[in-house]
Amino acid sequence: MKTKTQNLDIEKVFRALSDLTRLRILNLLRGGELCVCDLIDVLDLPQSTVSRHLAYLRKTNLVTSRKEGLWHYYQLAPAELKFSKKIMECIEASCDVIPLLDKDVQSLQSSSCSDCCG
Amino acid sequence: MKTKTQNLDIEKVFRALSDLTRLRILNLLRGGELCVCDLIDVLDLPQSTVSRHLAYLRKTNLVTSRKEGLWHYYQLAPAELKFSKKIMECIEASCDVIPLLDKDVQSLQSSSCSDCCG
DNA sequence: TTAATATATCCGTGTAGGCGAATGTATTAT
DNA sequence: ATAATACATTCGCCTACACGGATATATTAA
Repeated sequence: MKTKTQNLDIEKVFRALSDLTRLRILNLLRGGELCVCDLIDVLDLPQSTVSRHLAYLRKTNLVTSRKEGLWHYYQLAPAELKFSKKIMECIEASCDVIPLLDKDVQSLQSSSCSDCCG
Repeated sequence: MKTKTQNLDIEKVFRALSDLTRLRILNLLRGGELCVCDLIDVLDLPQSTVSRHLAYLRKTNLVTSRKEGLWHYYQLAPAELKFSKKIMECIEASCDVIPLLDKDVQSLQSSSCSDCCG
């Protein structure tokens, strides 16, 4: 059953979005790349939990990461397919329904850590 | 962690879409309501499997059903929220990536069962 | 070297949900 | 009543993956 194209497995993508923590991460990354410590700070979750979800998102090709010294920066993968664009619109629309998503963004902005590893 | 609004649990919705069989069902329903026997026919899956997935979609409020004699007709739930509309656009976009989805629609059209319970 | 920091991975445990055969329940036809 | 049809639900089995504590790895600083 082939559902993969250009490194994008539709079923896996939807599965990735079916977890609140991953949804929060993706939503935060819409504002630009972030390092793991930023995410841990805003999400207020154990480091292993955040790291596990990031690994999941990496495997699903929804995010990419780059390493700079001690920090790993994560960013949204470029949305090339029409499908990927629609997925991003879904995440945006989720903000209307899940107040926490907007709260996260505000929490990031007011976070003193947001420039700790700039 | 509140993620529910107007009977729509975002996480559950994405989880519902993360299964190929359910994606196929939703895509078929985009063409209008269908009875279970139509779906079994096109999907070529055991009755219990199809029925279980339909139950899942019902619980997620993605579909509704009506009963007419011996037949149960399923239809897409009306997309009231912006989020729901975007979800439908995602399913549509999935057709570009999963050839089976278009094949299903054709298979339905040429199916002799497609008017067995009209 | 040694220590500290940032991140990834491993571990044991628990739950959600996949499968198809079998069974239960309406409904309609004879 | 009996049989056939359309569907839902139950069952036992199995895999994916959620969790957070513990540990491993890489980098940089002292």
